[in-house]
Amino acid sequence: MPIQIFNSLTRQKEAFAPLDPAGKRVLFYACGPTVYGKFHIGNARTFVMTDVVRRWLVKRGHDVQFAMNITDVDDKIIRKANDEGVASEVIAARYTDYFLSMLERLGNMGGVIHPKATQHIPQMVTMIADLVARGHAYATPDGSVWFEVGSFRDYGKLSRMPLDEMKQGERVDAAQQQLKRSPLDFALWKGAKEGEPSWPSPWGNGRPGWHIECSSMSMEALHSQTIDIHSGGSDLRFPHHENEIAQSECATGKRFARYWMHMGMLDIEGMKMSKSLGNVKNIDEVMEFIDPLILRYFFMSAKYGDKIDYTESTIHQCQSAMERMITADQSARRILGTDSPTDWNSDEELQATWNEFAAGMDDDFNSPRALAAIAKSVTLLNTRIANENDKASIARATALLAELREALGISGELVRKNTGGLGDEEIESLIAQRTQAKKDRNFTLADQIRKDLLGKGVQLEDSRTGTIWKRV
RNA sequence: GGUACGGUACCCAAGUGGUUAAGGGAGAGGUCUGCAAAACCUCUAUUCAUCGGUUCGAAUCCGAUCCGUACCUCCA
Repeated sequence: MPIQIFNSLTRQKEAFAPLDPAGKRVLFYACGPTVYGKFHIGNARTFVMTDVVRRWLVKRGHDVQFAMNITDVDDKIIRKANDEGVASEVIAARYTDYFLSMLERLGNMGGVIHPKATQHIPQMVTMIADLVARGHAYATPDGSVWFEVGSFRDYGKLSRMPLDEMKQGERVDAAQQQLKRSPLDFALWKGAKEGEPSWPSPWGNGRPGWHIECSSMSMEALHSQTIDIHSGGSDLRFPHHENEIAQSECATGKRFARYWMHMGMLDIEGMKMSKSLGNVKNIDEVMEFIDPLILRYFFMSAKYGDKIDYTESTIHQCQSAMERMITADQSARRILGTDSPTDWNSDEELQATWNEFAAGMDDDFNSPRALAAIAKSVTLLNTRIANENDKASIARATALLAELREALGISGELVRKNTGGLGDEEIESLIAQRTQAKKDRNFTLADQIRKDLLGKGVQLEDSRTGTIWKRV
């Protein structure tokens, strides 16, 4: 049973079959950020869910060529640079670094091809020239080049916007509108203005429009005029992706992307995130007090295409679920000691859980179903710990849980801040005192030590194999 | 106005024509424990916004109504 993908272009689930005749290699392009400022939790959701998709394709044996562009020339970057009185490259470089470190903290896989717009200007110019030559684009006296939407019969096939209706909502920019043949036409090349970065072109100095870079760089980075999967936030469906399709398919005469995937938006406490509401949450501020693992769990708790609501209550729920998962793993590993988790394939109960997980992920990357399967594997593991003395059985269940978590990128432990200034040795020493007190049946002292430690953020648990502790 | 999407238990959330409507969180009871914690077991939707219709059979399909949301303009 192949992976099913909900294709935004056809609005239905389709069996995924890559272009590669061998069915192995997958060309995957995701729209990346414009690097002009910090990123918010909604951005993070899109990038994490994209990583979840990529991980599963890899897990299913595909050789995934994954590219995510970085838009490093743009109006917003220029404005920010002017505000700070620095070159726009300074701004772009700063937030590119910031972006890459954010992805790492969020637990995304590395090995991403990150093409930058400023490093692909010649390729874009070539594509624009092709479009002009083919009669799909025209230059205007200001040195700009526009894509003529009316020249592409299929325009609107992705967003399904009837062209007549769209003209009414078009933003009015008097100077630009006068130059264009139709209000819908969009910029491929923007004639240079004073104080802006620019590059030479057959139409004079200027810089690329926003959409052209994705068309050009996806083909360049993935070495193909047709790519398998193209993803991005659902707000990019129109006009960005619609325009990408138009210019790409007109330039090459070939189908641009075969499967379109769109990530749903994130609300805050039921409200759309917006500057005017003042509820934009920067991802680094959020990660100050919410562990990235919990965030990933939260993002995956709804299907990638659906809207998700960030609320304190939901985050707490995700934290509890994540802690249960981690506690089970820790308990198991204490019992196993130096023994390693082992292959679980021969274990029917575990095999069935894996099958549920895989069935969920194969079904359009249904992460909530996958998380349900993980919860099942946690219960199985805990049950074996509680009722069995069979290390081999526990080792197999531990291995499965680890594999499932890795498949979603939620391995590892929660990062705890050090509290109360207590070092590990100090804590261990107090625990030893308490253990002795318990032997002496001095429960008053034992309970006092436990209470003191809890006050300093260290929680004790007496397990079968001794007292364990964790920072809370 | 146009184009879409959604309304499933206290909360989050699967399920989209057919055995008892996944799973998590929270809550209740029980087991274990010196006590806690953790863990395990049991329980918590005769019902899927409302009203009609199609069907042997619908949360799932069709129609209407109510509510909520997004996109149409930079946006993950």
